Amino acid sequence: MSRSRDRYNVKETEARWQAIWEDRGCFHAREDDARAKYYVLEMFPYPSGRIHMGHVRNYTLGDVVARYKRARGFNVLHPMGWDAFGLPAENAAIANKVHPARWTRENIAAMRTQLKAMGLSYDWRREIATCEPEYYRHEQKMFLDFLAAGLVYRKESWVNWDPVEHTVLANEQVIDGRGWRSGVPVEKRLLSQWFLKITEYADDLLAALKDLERWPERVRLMQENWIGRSEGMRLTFDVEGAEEGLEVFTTRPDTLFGASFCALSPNHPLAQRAAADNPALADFIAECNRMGTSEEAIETAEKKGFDTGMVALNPVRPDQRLPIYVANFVLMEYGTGAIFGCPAHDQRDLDFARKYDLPVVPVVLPPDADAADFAIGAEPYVGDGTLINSEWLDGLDVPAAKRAVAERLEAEGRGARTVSYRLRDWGVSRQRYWGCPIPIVHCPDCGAVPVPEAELPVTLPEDVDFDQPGNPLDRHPTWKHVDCPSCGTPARRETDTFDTFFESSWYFARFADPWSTDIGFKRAAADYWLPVDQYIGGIEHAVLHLLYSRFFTRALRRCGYVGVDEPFAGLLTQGMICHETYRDEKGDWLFPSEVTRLDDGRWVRAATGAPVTVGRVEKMSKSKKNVVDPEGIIATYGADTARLFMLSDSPPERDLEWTDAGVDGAWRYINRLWRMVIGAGLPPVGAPAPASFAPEVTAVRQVTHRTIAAVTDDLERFHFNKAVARIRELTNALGELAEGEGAGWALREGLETVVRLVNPMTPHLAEELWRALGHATMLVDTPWPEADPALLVEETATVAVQVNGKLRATLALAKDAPREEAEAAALADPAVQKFTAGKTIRKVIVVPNKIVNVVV
RNA sequence: GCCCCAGUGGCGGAAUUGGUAGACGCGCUUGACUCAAAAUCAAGUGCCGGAAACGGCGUGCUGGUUCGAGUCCGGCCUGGGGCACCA
Repeated sequence: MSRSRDRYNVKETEARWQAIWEDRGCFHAREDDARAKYYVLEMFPYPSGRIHMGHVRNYTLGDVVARYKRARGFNVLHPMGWDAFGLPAENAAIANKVHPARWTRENIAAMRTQLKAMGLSYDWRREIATCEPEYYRHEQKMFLDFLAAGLVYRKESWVNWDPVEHTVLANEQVIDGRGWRSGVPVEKRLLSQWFLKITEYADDLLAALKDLERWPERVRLMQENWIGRSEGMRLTFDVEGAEEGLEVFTTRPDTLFGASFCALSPNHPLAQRAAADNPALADFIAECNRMGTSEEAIETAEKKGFDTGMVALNPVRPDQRLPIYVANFVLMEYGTGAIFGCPAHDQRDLDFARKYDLPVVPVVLPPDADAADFAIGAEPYVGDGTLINSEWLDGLDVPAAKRAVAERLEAEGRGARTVSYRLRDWGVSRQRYWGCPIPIVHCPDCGAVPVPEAELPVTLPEDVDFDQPGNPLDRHPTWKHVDCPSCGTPARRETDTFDTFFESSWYFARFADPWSTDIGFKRAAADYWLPVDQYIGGIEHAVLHLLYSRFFTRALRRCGYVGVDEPFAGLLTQGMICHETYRDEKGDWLFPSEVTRLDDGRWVRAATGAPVTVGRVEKMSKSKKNVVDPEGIIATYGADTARLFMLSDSPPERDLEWTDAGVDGAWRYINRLWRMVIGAGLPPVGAPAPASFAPEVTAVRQVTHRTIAAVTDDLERFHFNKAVARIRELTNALGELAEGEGAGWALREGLETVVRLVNPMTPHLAEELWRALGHATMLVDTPWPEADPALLVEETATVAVQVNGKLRATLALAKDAPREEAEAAALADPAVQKFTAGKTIRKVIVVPNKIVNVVV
């Protein structure tokens, strides 16, 4: 026999089916009210130039869901696009003198080819790239709509400045005080920026989390922490000799009698005013603003304060005079930018009080402490207890004292209960070229004027240079010089561009209707397709993209674009792809492709034979070189092998270790199934079922139908690894099917079932085998198999028999056999009697169809 | 510091509600086929003892609840993740 006939020709087969799917438009989605819609979406990639294993896993997961739901009769939308604005394009422009647009488009073309080789069931007609004016023009319109709706404002504020990227970063993009991409410590700068009022939805974004039942608990928790709601009070302290009072925020109004100082943020207006005629204070404030916000900086920085000489009066005890400090640990962005300090019940306040020798008066007595000798040492007391040293609060517990203070001060007009959030408004201005221009003109007379709708889009100029650091739009000779749309006098175009998270905050809606030119998408299309039923991507976007999109959707709803609040009804967060790491004798990292394992288990460099140290399994990363290029795998083993491996070894949300052995296993299975189908002598398609089956054949048919039920359940729950295991079990059972009445018919039934069940995972192989089995139809049009209920019924149950909880025998009993029968059978079993002989049986527990436990 | 998640064979992982721990795969061992190798097929594979039958032990550690615990409860250990001058 020729080699081509006894071995599966992956390359030819996969290319052929991909062409057929494309030619027939198998995955084109159309709105259809007759069928239930299902929108499955994977987080779209940044076009870096090549796909990596994380992409392969992400898109495989999405494709399994899409193909499975399609077979279940849903009208499936499964699109793909490119998150195409961003800094790497500008870096490439600087390094290689290539225009960001060209670099990006070439990368997209290369990656599209790679994705198409994976056999993914996308509606490619809907492909979008966010860097094209056809896309970003619509978000300029949205921005202006948000502005009109009061959801956008411009403010001068202290922002995170990345000195390497020469741009502002949002809070969400600062990790451990460092820029999320550059990794260098961010600085504080005072700049005018555009903000989106995400805080207006803080409560709603928080409350709605509990209804996102198909989101991982972990992600909901992370968003909850990020929003950081805390209930407290705003209190006004009179300032001696001043008209205006000092407003502070506190969550512990119950400790007001323990106050011993007030502290202002260095950027608080009162501090700034005081600094105007106090050079020493001005120096102190400048020093505070130089301090980094990185973890180390905060850990090591001392609590420092500067006594302004001003005095605040305690609102519950106006005769108590509290010094007002400017303190380096008070944030202007949270609460009111001012606090009162109660050293006995807060760690920072205590540190500060010890340093500046301020009184430490306990006002909450722990439940088991004695009032006579209770004192605060190095640690404050932060728990519940009984109020002391607090006049009219004495004897109350903490919640009651909070209530009492709140009611009294509210009645006196000296305070109000409020809620504070950690969440800040979303600063969207970036001082970069490769982003969507913000459609605003700054006029010396009219201020910030929106670009009229008729003049949209504001497109990026092509003729820019990247020879100097900074924003090329700002340096461009002509682009920014325009006349004011309102009064016609010479004005300056806004040269900042949007944060790239702006584009990804609405792309899922554009996929519903990527063709409209006058509007981002038709309302009817969005109403039909949204929300996304299943969203799949990495956990790294738990707060960034996923929170922005939830806010953006609410903003779009307010402006009439959509009718939903939540963009993603279901979310699956996939784990990372990991690989062993390798180092040579010098300690330099080596690619997996550079090393090889000898028969004796030693690892060496393939080229030189030099010894190699194998390190721990870590997330694939370029810096550690523990990466495997998907293109090579797909070229050698085919897309189906890569897809099957991605699904078999680990549950999707867990990290997956890429191993050659695992790939081999998937490859072997694909070939084994191919040989089984090609080599099987089967009755023809549609042959009538025999009148009866031999018992062992019926047993195999039962496995077939139970597998249908189990795999269906597994896919519904995204237990893909279990689904693969069950399909393999069925394959094993079919391989052992001997001759017997009806065996041929049952084998066809079983093989057809395997092929249909495996279709979402390895679609090329499945289509090929479906045709080899004699079908003229295609699996993409074939409904999901259904289990025959008659074959799911069990006639016997295997019952475990325990003596004192230890397994001693198993019995095959009729299903639902009476308790007495099970008990009698168990006690009669010789293996059981060995352990009961000569002993008194005290108790017998019978769980029908499961277990009999004899207690002696 | 606060919050969350996870610890099961040599490895990845199974075990819907407490009811036969280790499905499926990888690896390994042995055998068949072959001049040989690869591929394929067959058998075995938690650990300890035993030729076997069989017995003992076993889900990070420890204590508890229960006829029965990987699963529930308390205390610890280890690993991972998130947040962190948030008043």
